[in-house]
Amino acid sequence: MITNARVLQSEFVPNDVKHRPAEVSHLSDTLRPVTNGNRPEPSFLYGPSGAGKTCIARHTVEQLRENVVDLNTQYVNCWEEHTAFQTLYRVLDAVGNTHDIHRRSTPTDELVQRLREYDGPQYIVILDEVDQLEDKEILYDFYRIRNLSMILIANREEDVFSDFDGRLNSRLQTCIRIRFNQYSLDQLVTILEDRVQWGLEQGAIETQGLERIADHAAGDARIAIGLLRNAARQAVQQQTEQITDDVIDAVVSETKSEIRQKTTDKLTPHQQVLYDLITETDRIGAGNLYSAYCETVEDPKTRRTMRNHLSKLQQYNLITASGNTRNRTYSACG
DNA sequence: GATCCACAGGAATCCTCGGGGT
DNA sequence: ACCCCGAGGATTCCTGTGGATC
Repeated sequence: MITNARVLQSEFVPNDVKHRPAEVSHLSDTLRPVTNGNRPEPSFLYGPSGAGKTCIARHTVEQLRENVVDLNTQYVNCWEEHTAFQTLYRVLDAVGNTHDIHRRSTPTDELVQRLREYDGPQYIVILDEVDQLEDKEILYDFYRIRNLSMILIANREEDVFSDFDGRLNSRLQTCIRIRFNQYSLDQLVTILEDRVQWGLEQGAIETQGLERIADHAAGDARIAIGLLRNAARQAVQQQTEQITDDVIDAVVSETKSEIRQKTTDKLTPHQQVLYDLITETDRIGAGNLYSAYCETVEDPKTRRTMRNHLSKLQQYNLITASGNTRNRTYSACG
């Protein structure tokens, strides 16, 4: 049934991207100056999750690498590397300048300094989930590095640009903004068809089955591909040679919670507890939440810290807050 | 309308961790 | 073995806000 499991991962970047032609050409036009050794303007890709931002960015950069002899590139997920130090380290790492940098004893300023001394070929850095970057000032530092250009990726425009100060804003205001909309049902089916062709035996699933998957995914390619993968696995287990509607329906809730799990895994234990408490109730105020939290955990942090955690959870789109001051309540998203 | 209360979130400060230098 | 340093998390302190109460 499964002939190539790798292409059933949503992180897999295909050589050939049939969907999103407008976005691809907009981005590659923007990056074109590197082919002449010049520095492109920074670009900013935004839109809902599973809309292909990361995939298109990586794909486009990969295409460039094949055509440009001298080009450095790096991909950084700012959720995983959310401090200025970690992000800088990654960026320096790709140009091989980190051998004597130590996590605790090298000041961040020195990393910036070292990056300023960069004198190599054009360098494209993809900063994914850039809204999760704690210290956005560092984008200003990146902007001033010779031969370094950035591709920024985030869900919402305002998450990135609202907390810039004027200086940073005026610099990055000019960046090329490319909006990604949710995939339509037909586009999702096209994406899935490719994956089926590359990764499954012929006839493993009908077009009608792909439409059913696309329907469950509601425009999110990550969910769609996850569904296809889990359905194929399930079919293998059941030793059937076709992915039926029943198989698809059976893996829907499992797949969706699997994807949600991936985000909650990145939370600290205390954030996890707060998130669980909020999901257990449909809405809860700050006072009740804090006392419930104190009962659950043996070494509770202060109220202030809880508020920091709560705003983090909001940034991650796991919870929403409604109402002001005394009447504010928190509830889980989705 | 004045006052109180519960809360949000900014800023300064404290605490802890882990590696380097001596 | 000891101290020192910087980062990042947590805490303390604070101001601002808006509904509740008298």
